[in-house]
Amino acid sequence: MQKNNNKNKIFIDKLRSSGLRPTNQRVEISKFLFNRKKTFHFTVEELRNSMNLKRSKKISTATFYNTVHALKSAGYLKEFSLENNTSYYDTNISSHHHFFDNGKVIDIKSDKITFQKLPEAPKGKKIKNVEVVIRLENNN
Amino acid sequence: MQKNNNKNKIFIDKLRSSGLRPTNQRVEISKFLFNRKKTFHFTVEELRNSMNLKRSKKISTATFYNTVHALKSAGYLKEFSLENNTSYYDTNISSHHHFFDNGKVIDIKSDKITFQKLPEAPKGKKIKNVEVVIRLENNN
DNA sequence: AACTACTTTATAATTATTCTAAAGTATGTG
DNA sequence: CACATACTTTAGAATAATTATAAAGTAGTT
Ligand SMILES: [Mn+2]
Ligand SMILES: [Mn+2]
Ligand SMILES: [Zn+2]
Ligand SMILES: [Zn+2]
Repeated sequence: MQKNNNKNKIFIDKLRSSGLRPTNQRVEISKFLFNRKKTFHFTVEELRNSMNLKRSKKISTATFYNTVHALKSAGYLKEFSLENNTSYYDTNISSHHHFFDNGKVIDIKSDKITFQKLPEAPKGKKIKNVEVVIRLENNN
Repeated sequence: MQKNNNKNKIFIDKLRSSGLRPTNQRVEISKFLFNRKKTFHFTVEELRNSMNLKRSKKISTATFYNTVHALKSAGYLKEFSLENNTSYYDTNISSHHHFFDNGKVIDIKSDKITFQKLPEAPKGKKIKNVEVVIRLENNN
């Protein structure tokens, strides 16, 4: 694969540091995920459908799952849950909060929420992180 | 079903007010869910396995799903999500928060967490509820 | 160019959940 | 109580998200 040059360097680097060889398929997935200004919240099936829609030669389901899992293990994606039974992934890996608005997910920067009172961790345990979900509904 | 008497009245009432006839199966599920002092967090499959384990005549999978869904619609159960792709249900229907400790779920009473700062809802929207998850890990 | 370990893919398997339609039962009415 | 009827239960099929398998292909190295 001597086709991917400097233009794709940062996507290739993400893959390499996730322990993945930068194959064509992986570079395209990495670009699709990370080559954007705003946070991307997605399921693997959504990712697969939207990428494969435009492609003549489809990338296989297993490759999508494998790549997303590897990027998550390497810390380039975070996993979270909505109410349905599907895993969601988040390209914003910083600690932050969310609005949930009828299936739509919107980031809330960490410093937009602060606590007056928080419980202590049970004995033998400590707090790993605190995540807030603010569920929205329409006015009126 | 003239076998279920006064002793089961409150479980039968929960079913009746959920629009469900108090059949044997439903009364037993209702008792199993609500006849306890502490909050119960469960998946439908866990519920089915633990109830059917002790029974010679098993209750069908569809009945577990139907009954849990009806109790949820009637407001006697709340649904929530963990990181795996399964729906969890909570017998604590009040607004409250959770510790997540390696798959174990522990209630946090609403008044144990208060906010200093919270973002406003986007325009046209209002806040339906705010739920906090505190993820735990072992000390050290 | 050849070697080898890693990767992709089609396909099968698994898990949680929902659907279907036939057989069974709760409840109101006579 | 006897019946009718609508509601329920159930086994089994269907669906959706995900994971496993193993054969064919490719990247990185020498
Ligand atoms: Mn999963
Ligand atoms: Mn599912
Ligand atoms: Zn996010
Ligand atoms: Zn709870």
